[in-house]
Formats: sequence, structure tokens, C-alpha cells
Amino acid sequence: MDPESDQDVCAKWSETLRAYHGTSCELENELQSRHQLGLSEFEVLQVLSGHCGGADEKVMMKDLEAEMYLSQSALSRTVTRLEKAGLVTRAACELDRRANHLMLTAAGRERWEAARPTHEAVLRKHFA
Amino acid sequence: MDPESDQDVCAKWSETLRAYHGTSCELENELQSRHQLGLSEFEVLQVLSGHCGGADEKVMMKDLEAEMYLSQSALSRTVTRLEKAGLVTRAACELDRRANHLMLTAAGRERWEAARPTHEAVLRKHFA
DNA sequence: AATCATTATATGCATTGACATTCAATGCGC
DNA sequence: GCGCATTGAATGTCAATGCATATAATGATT
Repeated sequence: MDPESDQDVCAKWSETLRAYHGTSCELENELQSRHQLGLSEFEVLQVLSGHCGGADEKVMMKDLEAEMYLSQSALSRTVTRLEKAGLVTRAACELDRRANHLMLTAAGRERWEAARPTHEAVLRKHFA
Repeated sequence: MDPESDQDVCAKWSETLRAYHGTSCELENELQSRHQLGLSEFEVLQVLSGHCGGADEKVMMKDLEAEMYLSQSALSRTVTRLEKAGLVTRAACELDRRANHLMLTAAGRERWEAARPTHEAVLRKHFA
């Protein structure tokens, strides 16, 4: 059932490619030039801030990985960059010392809040 | 008009990300393991084969670049890889000797035709 | 408690891609 | 014909990513 033609399928893929490349490219440029953040860095901040309902929720690398389209190694390095920039902290988990608890710093939260409208505006431009 | 909520816009972006990463990742894996082709390499072969209605149409790098989401430099290197693999040829254009005419070799056409069903199957799986 | 498999994360290495620069061919103005 | 801006493509350099592997903490088995 639903025998979509090769053309239909191909057109959907083309449209996905167009939307993805156009949007991610502009997100990358805007976030970098206005807020010194790469797209995946912004996305990490976003997940961390989302998990923090109120103040200081903690997130493990594993959880983060599950919510992002990044390999474990790429994610580890992305967090390292954010840590060096003072936007997140890695704290060893006390219950399981293999794991890290990640947290936004105050600076991280500020940076994310500053960048959010930029991100939002680009998405709106491409999808509204 | 059409005041789509932030949520709508965000959901569309999420869906685009999901579709893009899921599909391109599987395309990459399948094409590589079954046909020793990266996705962008396959795409170059596809464009070249498409331009060749009958036998031996020629395509310039510039034209190729316009049809792909790749930088000029990345494209140049991708074509270099294909050339080394014997799948395409670069021939200096006679009218404008700065330019190259790209052509599929017989091996290139074979490889593309062999890989096409794999590509098609992945797209169908994700979009049908 | 010693061994072994598993889990959470980090790191070495190779690939890929983008940006800036370079080089050669072209064509324009004079 | 001679400079000079432009254009098509290749290359140097660097950042980001993925895969494989290393490290280290846990948990299970004996």
C-alpha cells in the first residue's frame, strides 16, 4: 500500500536536504558571528538549560548524547570547548565516579539566553 | 498572518533534523559498505549520470557545484577521489582552458548503477 | 577478594569539509 | 599588445567529526 513513486520519495529527500542545509548553515553563521557559539555548542546549552527546570539540575554525558545527533567522542570534545569557555562545568558524579554531571554556569545560561532569539529567528524564517 | 507558534517551528526543525541525520547516516553506511562510495561521491556520480542523457555529456565543476551542497574546495577533492578511483575523468575544456569537463568512465557508470538501488531503497525506507 | 564483562568517558588517528589563498586562463579598457 | 580585474579550479591550513581504542569505575561470578 501507499506505493509512492521514486519521484515522490526523491523529492522529499531533496526538500529535506534543502531545508537542512539552508537552515543549519544560517544557524551556524548567525550563532557564531553574534554569540561565538557553534550550532552543536548551542544545542548542548539548550539541552542543559531545558533540563534545568529551576536552578541546577545535572545531566550526564550519556543523557546528553541520547538527545543529540552527535557521536560520543564529538560530544565529549564539544563539552570540553564549552568548559574551557566557562559555559558549563563537569563535576564527577559521586554515586558513579565514571560519570560526569554537567551543569550550565551562570555565564552559560546568560549566553544561551542571549543566543536563543537568534536561533528562534532563523528557524522562524525557514519554517514559518 | 500564519502566526505559527515557536513550538510548531521548532517541531518542524526537529523533524528535519531527525529525517536528515537518520537518512544520510544510513545512506553513508550502506553506500560505503556495499559499494565503497561516500554519499557525496555517490551524489557526484548521480549528477554526472543525470547530465548524460545518452553517452558522454560533459559537466564543468561549476555546474556540479551549483547542484550540490558542497563547497568548491570539498567538491574539488571529492572529484579527485573519484578520479583516483577511476570513476570519472577530468579533461581540460578546449574553449576555456581554466575549466574541466567531467565525465563518468564506464567503471563510474557501472558503479553508480550498482549503487542506485541501495540509495533508492534507503530513501524509500525513510520517506515512503 | 580476584577475575571478567560492562559502562561512562576521553583520546589517537584519519577523514571530511570550509575558508582563504594561489595559480592560470580569460577578457576588458586603453 | 599591455596591464588589470575576473573567473574556474587546486591547495594550504585548520576545525569538527567518527571510529577504534584506552582508561577507569562498576557490578557480577566465582
